[in-house]
This record gives sequence, structure tokens and C-alpha cells, in this order.
Amino acid sequence: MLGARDVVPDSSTADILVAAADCFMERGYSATSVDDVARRLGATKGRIYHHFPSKSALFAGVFQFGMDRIFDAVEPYRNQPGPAVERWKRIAFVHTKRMMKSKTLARVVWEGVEMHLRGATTPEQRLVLDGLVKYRNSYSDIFRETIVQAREEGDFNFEDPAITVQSMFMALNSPIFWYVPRPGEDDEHMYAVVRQIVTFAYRGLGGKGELDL
Amino acid sequence: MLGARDVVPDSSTADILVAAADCFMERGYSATSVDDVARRLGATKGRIYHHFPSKSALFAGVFQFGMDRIFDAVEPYRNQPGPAVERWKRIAFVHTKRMMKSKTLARVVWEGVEMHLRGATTPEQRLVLDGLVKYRNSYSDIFRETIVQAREEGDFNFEDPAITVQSMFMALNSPIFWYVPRPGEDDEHMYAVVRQIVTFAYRGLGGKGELDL
DNA sequence: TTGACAACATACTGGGTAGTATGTTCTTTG
DNA sequence: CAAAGAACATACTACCCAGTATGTTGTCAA
Repeated sequence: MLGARDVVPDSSTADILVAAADCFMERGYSATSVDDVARRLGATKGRIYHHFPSKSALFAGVFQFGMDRIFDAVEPYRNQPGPAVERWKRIAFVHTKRMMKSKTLARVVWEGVEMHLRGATTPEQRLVLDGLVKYRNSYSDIFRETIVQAREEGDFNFEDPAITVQSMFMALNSPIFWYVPRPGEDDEHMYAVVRQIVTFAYRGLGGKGELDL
Repeated sequence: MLGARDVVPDSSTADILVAAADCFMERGYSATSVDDVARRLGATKGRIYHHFPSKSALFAGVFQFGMDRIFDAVEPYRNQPGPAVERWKRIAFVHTKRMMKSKTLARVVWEGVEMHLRGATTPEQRLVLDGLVKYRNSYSDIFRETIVQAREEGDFNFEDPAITVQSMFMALNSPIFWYVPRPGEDDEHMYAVVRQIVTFAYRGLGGKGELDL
């Protein structure tokens, strides 16, 4: 697998990644200084530069960390037998759930993809980002193959897979922008939100009947 | 109307707005320097600071300019008589078309909303951004009211309007991230893309039958 | 013709920031 | 127990950037 889980970060490195993810989410990549991340850790730059050679490498680390966790969620279901539409229901559900539960990491991954699409980066940054985005594209391929197969099996109905998978992902990813967990909110309420989002995407893809989740 | 078209920018100011929009889209707000915008104009900072008091005011100008154009597209259809679902079809279509045709401005508006959601801004910036986001929310209200009415008329079917309108907007806005107009591409091809996106959203909202656009 | 102002350009400043060079402390290993 | 290196902190530098202060040129009205 492309760059997946090559290195498991040790405890201190993991703390840095989490703090960095928080900062990147709150202010965005370029508005976040390395000192900001250090401050959040109650530490100084020295600690961060001991583990990461540069700010962009730190960002790449968070991206990788985030993508790993997203992959983790879907991994158990991606190769299950049965009709493709049933597989889609499961991976769409756990994907969206993960978007909400790991909102911070998911948004950093989002910004990474955005940065790549912009293209306005240094050649060295670009090389790293290229690899990461390939990793992320291999993830979206899982969904693309699944919905195409489901269409062949007569359960979905759409024209261009490229366009459709983009619309689908945008809908499934939407909560990373607006979802705010209420204090004392139980999982059941969160699942209700997930269900509505997945239902929207399911219908959008041309799925028939009700979504039984 | 909330802050709409109060001031029509003169020619020179409009040039600055366009150049700024290009820069903001390519690198994002904080990664863009005022000198960057000036360079793109073949001018210097002096010109920009003569028309705008600050970088954030420049951003606000682009945001306003972009929102005005988005409003423009929908305005002729928002109060047309007939069933709400038909009104939705029209405004969803022109909205998505505008997203693609004014992709640059649309992305700046997007980043403005994102910045507001993050909340990590100076109090003074926040005040300006608050007003702009209210302006943009009054726009999304048009869609929310329309789909709720269409649901009451039995043409749409969904649970929570707040969640659903978010999913819908994400789907309709998606092309601002991936659409790249091919050289020599005709409008007909672009409309085909729009049609697929709107179809996805239409079905997602619980619309029955085919979309006749 | 002149003076006043608009529309810029030029030159400068202070603060922030990525990255580096160099301590310091603690742990581990032979 | 000594020494070597890991895991940081401190101190510093060079640079970029928002904003300002001031100069310059063209226009237009009296």
C-alpha cells in the first residue's frame, strides 16, 4: 500500500501531530506558525524541529496520520462479499462517522488536497504533496470502484463516475465544516446526523428505496 | 438588502479586485501578500492601499464583489410563481453554472466562510466578516426556504433542513474545487456537467422522477 | 496659469517567522 | 560509572510582510 502506516509515531511525535492538527484546523496552514504549535504543546520550536525537518514536513506528517486513520475506518469493509451497494452503505457510513469523530485530522487532509489542487507551492513541497495526494486518491478510488460496480448491478444510476464521486464526497465530507459536537451529546444523535448525510448521498447516486442502516 | 451592491467599484478598483481574487484563489488569503497582488497588476502596493485601507478590507471587497455576482445569477428566479420544486431547479442550475463560470470569486467567498467558521481572527476582522457571512447566509436562506416549501408540497423528502441544505450546497459547490475549463470547450459541455451535479442534488433531496432541465 | 487633489510610486519601519547553531539535561549502554 | 547520544530549550539570524510616510505626476477647475 502506498505509504500507509510505514512508521508508527512514538508518543511524543504523536502529541506534536495532534497539536499541529489542532492549529492547522483553527488557522490554516500558512497562518499557523511553528511557534504556535509549540505554544500549544507548552514547549518550544526545538522540540518540533527535533522530530520534523521543516514546517511542510510537519504538515505532511499530519496529513499522513489523518489519512491512515481514515483508511483504518473503511479497511474492514472494503472487501466484504455481497452486492456492491451494501458495501457502499457500510463504507459511506463509517467514512462519514470518521469525518465527524476525527474532524480535525480530516480538515487538515482536506487542506492538503486543496493546496495540491492550487498547485502554487515550491517544487520540493510539491513532491511530498504529490505522494500524499496519490495516497488519498487511492482512497477515493475505493468509492469510485464501488459505485461503478453498484451501477453495473443495477442499484445505482448516474452518468459520469468522476463527477458523481466528487459530488458524493463533498456531501459525505460536509460535516467537517459545520459539525460541532454538543456537550453531552450521545453517539445516537451523531448517528442520526450521519444517517441523513448518507441518505442524501445514497439518493443522489440513484439508490432506490429506503436506506436501512 | 443586506449590503448588496452599495458601491459599484470603478474601473481601477475592479481591476484590483480581480487580481486579488486570482491571488487569493491560487495561494489562499494568508499566503497571499499585498505585494503579490500588486505584482500581478504590474503596479505597487501604493495603488492598492490607495483604494483599500488594509489587506482584510481588500479581501472583504472581493468577498462582497463575488457574493454580488452570485446573487445576480439567482435573483431573476427566486420569486417566480409556480411549485417550489420548479423554482429550485432553476436556481440550483444557475447557481452551479455561476460557480463554474466565476470559479475564482466563488472560491474566495468559500474561504471567507471558512475563515468565519474557524473563528480565529482579530476582533476587528471578525466584525467585517460577520456582516459578510450574514449576507451570504441570506443567500443560503433562499435555498433553505425553497426546499422546505417543496417538501411541504410533496416534491422533496428529507429530515433536518439544516443538515440537508449543507449537503446540497456542498454538492452544488463542488465544481469550484475540481472543474477546469478545457481549452475550446463549449457551453454545451459545461451544461452537461452542471446537469449531472444538479441531478445528484435533486435526487439527494428526495426529488422524484427525472430532472428535466 | 495655478493650485488643489486624485492616483499612484518609492522608501522605510517594526514585528513576525522559518530555520539554525548551540547549549543543557536526562537516559541508556558498554 | 563514564560517555555518548536522544530529547529537548535558548538564542540568534536573515527574510518577508503589513502598514505608513512621503514623493511624483497628471488632471481639472477657477
